[in-house]
Amino acid sequence: MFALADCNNFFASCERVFRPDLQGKPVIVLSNNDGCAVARSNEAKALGIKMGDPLFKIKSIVEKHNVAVFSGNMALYGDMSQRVRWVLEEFAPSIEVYSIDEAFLDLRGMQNIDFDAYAKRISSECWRQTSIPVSVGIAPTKTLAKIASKLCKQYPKLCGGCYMHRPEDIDKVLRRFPIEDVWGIGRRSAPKLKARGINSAYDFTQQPEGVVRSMFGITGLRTWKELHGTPCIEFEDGFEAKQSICVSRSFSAEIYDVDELAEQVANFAATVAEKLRKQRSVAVEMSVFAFTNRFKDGEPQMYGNQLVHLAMPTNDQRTIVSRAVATMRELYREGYGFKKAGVVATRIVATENVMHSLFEDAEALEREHKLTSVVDAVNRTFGRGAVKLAIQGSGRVKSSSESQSPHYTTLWSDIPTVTVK
DNA sequence: TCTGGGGTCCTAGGACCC
DNA sequence: TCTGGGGTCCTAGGACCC
Repeated sequence: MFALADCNNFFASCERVFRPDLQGKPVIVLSNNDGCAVARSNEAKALGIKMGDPLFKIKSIVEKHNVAVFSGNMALYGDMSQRVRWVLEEFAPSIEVYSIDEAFLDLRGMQNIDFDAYAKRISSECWRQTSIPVSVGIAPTKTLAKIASKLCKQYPKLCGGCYMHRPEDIDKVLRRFPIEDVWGIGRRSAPKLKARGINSAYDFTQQPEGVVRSMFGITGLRTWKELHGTPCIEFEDGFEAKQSICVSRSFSAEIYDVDELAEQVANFAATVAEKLRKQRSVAVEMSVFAFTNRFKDGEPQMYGNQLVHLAMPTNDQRTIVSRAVATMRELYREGYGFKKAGVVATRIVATENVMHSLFEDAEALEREHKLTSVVDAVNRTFGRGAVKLAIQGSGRVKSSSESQSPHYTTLWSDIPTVTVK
């Protein structure tokens, strides 16, 4: 059996932990720049606020119903996520952290357990220790466990835990489960399925295997098998280094000035380098992009994207930042208002697997390594950005978040800046 | 006025190999 | 008329996830 533990309305629930006065009231959390609603409490959902709705379009609902609005506070959510994980680890030999608000538990090999009671216990223990409501579904495959956890949200009398395993029960649930809500069926496939009269997860399971394979490829077939109770999706515990690392933001206002754009890109690039070092990897290739505001009619539009090959695979921010900035200066066109930019490391290899070139200066590499280690150590101790390159400027992204909650659970130090050229 | 950010996997087609 | 047969690797784009 596999369990899926899914935090309900996670970001909104995190805000509520420290604002108990908001229990039972509509709460939403906004994306970067206070753009869209990316999390809603049940009460906010009931008011008709949809995932991804731009704030300006729901302003009247927010005012009329006194919806509590928060800017995103990722430091808080990341920390709360870790607390929930600590609780989950007590219940299984290994867990797979699937996202900031979801984790799978490997229950294979656990026998003579009342899994229904177990699911409910995991949920109540999360609530007791963290004040985050968590839905726990247990089933023979990950896809079915996902469905079981969704049932918990739909039926409060399940008390946050649902065990689904008997074929007749699974059948009954799948008949009423909309195909578009199945894990692995996305925006493109759902209409295709509905056009063929396939509306429920059950309808999908009744299609011949060959038809599923030819229409939806091997990923579609995997979903089909998982719904039939055959596990096809690997359980991935342990640490997996990322194969690509992207840091990008949209800006609160368009940037027209090349130096200002360069400063933003320098900061994205520095974060990419930092993330590479954290997972002990280097980048062989990266790309730099910037584009204008597509919602602004009448303004000149462009999308610039440039691939950069790094002569030597690296995670040194001096190299990554300077190449990224130089590339952005090439991409830049005067007269265009840039709304979003980013830096992506696209080809990543583990540091120990790097092929060293015959002509490399081993001593220089050693010095580079020593320097970055010291920079990382200082920043760990004194806070992110305590030491940075001068071109990064203030180190702040040009964004706005007006209603961020305090950093209740994490250290927050604002360090005075001294610039040394 | 105002519209998120960060990932993974699969597939088809082209380049290239002997 | 008719033009081998079997591979690998890379890339761009699509679909999916939260």
